[in-house]
Amino acid sequence: MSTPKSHQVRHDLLDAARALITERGWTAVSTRTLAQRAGVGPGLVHYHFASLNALLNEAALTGMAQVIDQALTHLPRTDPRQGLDQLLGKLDAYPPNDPATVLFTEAYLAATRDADLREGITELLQRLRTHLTAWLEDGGIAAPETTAHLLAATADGLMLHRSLDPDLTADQVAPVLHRLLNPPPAEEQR
Amino acid sequence: MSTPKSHQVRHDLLDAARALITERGWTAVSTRTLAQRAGVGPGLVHYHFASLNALLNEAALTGMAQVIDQALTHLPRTDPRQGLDQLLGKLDAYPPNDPATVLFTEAYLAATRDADLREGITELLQRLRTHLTAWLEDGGIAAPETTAHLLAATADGLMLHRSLDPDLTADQVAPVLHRLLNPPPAEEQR
DNA sequence: CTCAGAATTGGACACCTGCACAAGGCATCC
DNA sequence: GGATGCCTTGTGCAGGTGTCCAATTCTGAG
Repeated sequence: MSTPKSHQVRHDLLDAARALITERGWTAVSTRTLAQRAGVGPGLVHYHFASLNALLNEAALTGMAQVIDQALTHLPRTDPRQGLDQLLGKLDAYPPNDPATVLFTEAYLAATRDADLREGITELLQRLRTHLTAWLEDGGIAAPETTAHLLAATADGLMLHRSLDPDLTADQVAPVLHRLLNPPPAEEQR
Repeated sequence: MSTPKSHQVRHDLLDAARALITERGWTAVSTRTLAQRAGVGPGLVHYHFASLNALLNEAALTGMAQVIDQALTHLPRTDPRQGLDQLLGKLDAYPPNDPATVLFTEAYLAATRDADLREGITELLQRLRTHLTAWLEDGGIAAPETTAHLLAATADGLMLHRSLDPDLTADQVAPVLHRLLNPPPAEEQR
């Protein structure tokens, strides 16, 4: 069994990893900078984790899960047409280079070259879509599953573009984004 | 002045850079692997370019510009409601880890930490949106500018999620994505 | 043919990397 | 007290990094 103290060090290392990933990028995180940031010796990284990569994967996955869970917490009780605005409101709350955004994108990209990470992220996204789908379905939105798919993708795309385009505000986007919840044209109606 | 031969080497280096960025990631491109891939000596990199970073930036920007130009070529003559399907068709034509997709995402992420690159990409995206806006406007789509914004972001988001979700097909997404072109709820009539 | 200047080479430099490991600190048990 | 573990440290290693540069080859104009 590990002591509370060692748990703390593990936690600090994961925290430092998340901070460094967003600040300098996934591949710029080294064992030494990581240990220094966490305030421990360089050797500790390979005592608590099998490898630097394993540490980074765990840091990213837990961090992403936390963001997703938080976004989903207040979701099920709202109507999609209002809840969408609520979600968009968070877009403005974050600075253009929101740490969570960068963490997600860094992880997506790292997953391109790491099967374990890819599996973890896929699982995470499926969970997110399951909740979104149920939420949309309760709100009477047509084709809820695909809409959830598209909504999740659009959210990530918006976050990505927002880093390069600070003018992109929620007020601007909201009315157009709402079209995604509208029923298809009359002739295609089911 | 530089000879045609030297132009060829420059071109080869930029080509090799784009290939390596998509294969191994932006930060994994080293002067030596780059030179080896291009079939030249390691010292040539810093003869033709001010730094490795400058080479990577130029490689990414020219590559992205080419992709954008190609996507825009056959755009202005089509109706948005049909052209959207045409654009989506390309989604299926590319493998899940499409090189162009990875190049874009890698560049977006690198731009987070490089002001020059960020400026270049911003300019590129503005040009893309200008064309998209005109295209949507000609098609009678409401709020064409914001719609273009959102469409560009959604495209990038879809590409990103597609790497993690090969089940995501154009056939599935198309009907829902079409909602983005529908009139806003205020003018809704059915 | 000559030869200046461009193009290219491969190695030197100082630095950083992930990981392994011997050595010691330290708390908790008998 | 002693001692048995976990925890932590700093260093060593082999290798990779960007950048620079003297030396060499190539090329094309006079």
